[in-house]
Amino acid sequence: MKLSTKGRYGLRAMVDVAVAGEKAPVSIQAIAKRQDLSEKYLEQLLGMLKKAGLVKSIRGNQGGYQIEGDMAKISVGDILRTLEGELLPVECAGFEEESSCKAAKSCATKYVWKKINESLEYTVNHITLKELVDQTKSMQAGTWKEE
Amino acid sequence: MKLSTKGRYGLRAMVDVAVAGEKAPVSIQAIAKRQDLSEKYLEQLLGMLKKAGLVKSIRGNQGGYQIEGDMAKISVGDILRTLEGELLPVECAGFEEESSCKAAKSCATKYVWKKINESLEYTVNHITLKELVDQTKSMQAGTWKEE
DNA sequence: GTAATTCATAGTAAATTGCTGGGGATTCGG
DNA sequence: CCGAATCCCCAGCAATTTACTATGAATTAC
Repeated sequence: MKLSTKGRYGLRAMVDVAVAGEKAPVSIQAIAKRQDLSEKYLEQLLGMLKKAGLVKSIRGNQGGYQIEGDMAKISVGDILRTLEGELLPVECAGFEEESSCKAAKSCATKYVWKKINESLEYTVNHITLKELVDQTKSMQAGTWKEE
Repeated sequence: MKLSTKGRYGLRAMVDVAVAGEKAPVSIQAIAKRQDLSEKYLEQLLGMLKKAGLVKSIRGNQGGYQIEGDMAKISVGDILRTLEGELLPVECAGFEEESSCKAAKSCATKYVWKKINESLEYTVNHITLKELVDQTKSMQAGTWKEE
């Protein structure tokens, strides 16, 4: 069970844009360089993030991306769901009505999947982009400690 | 990000063996029938679970599988890790020393991956096979309520 | 007008998933 | 001892997903 590069790179890109883009928009090239990622791939990820309304773009020369809206209201969950699709590792215990599972009647494993889904959702929904930005700044300033 | 069928089917198989196998060993055929899964695929899963010491097998006619050891000491985490490999959705924040990540110095996303990994580990390590067996029995008896 | 950018779509090699199949080894019941 | 029921091991394989790469057009600052 792994998070794909979309989620991993995409979150790094978002933090990069958030930290570096407070004044001027951040170009894909700049992100790619700093984060050591492929420009073309980043293009796709930022396209998805834009469609989801998490970043806005400025086209043309000197263009680039900036965070759309309030960083304190964007959660890691918002970002990862945009890039990875629903995060639920097991669907049969999702929020929708259960589908085709014959054994649902006496299926204790469903309880497990539900717990897993819940704890994951809780975790990602309670970390905001702003927190990550603040951490990054502190770390760059050399004053941040783990935990 | 999804849990594969190995984990999903495998956990169901374990619960099945635990519930049905207290007296006599449970054959793959029987599990396959009750759980509506492929016999050949189950063979593989049980092979893995056996190698990990979570079930024992009895060969020959009337043979089958039984839980090895104390059900209250087998966690869902033990089972899923056996079938899925390490559960960490993101490796760069695992328990090993970090490997090749250039940006580690100022990588706030690592904090996120760590939180995700921790919450997942906590969840699966704190549900035991015994709990699932008890739940299944109650559900079959019609007396189990959610939460 | 030209260089720097985003935007959209398509292609693709490699890995992973979710099985299926063949053939052997072991044990029980008669 | 025979035969049926079972576990055991390993190989193959089609479909899907992943992680990019490629091409080229549209837009804008200077």
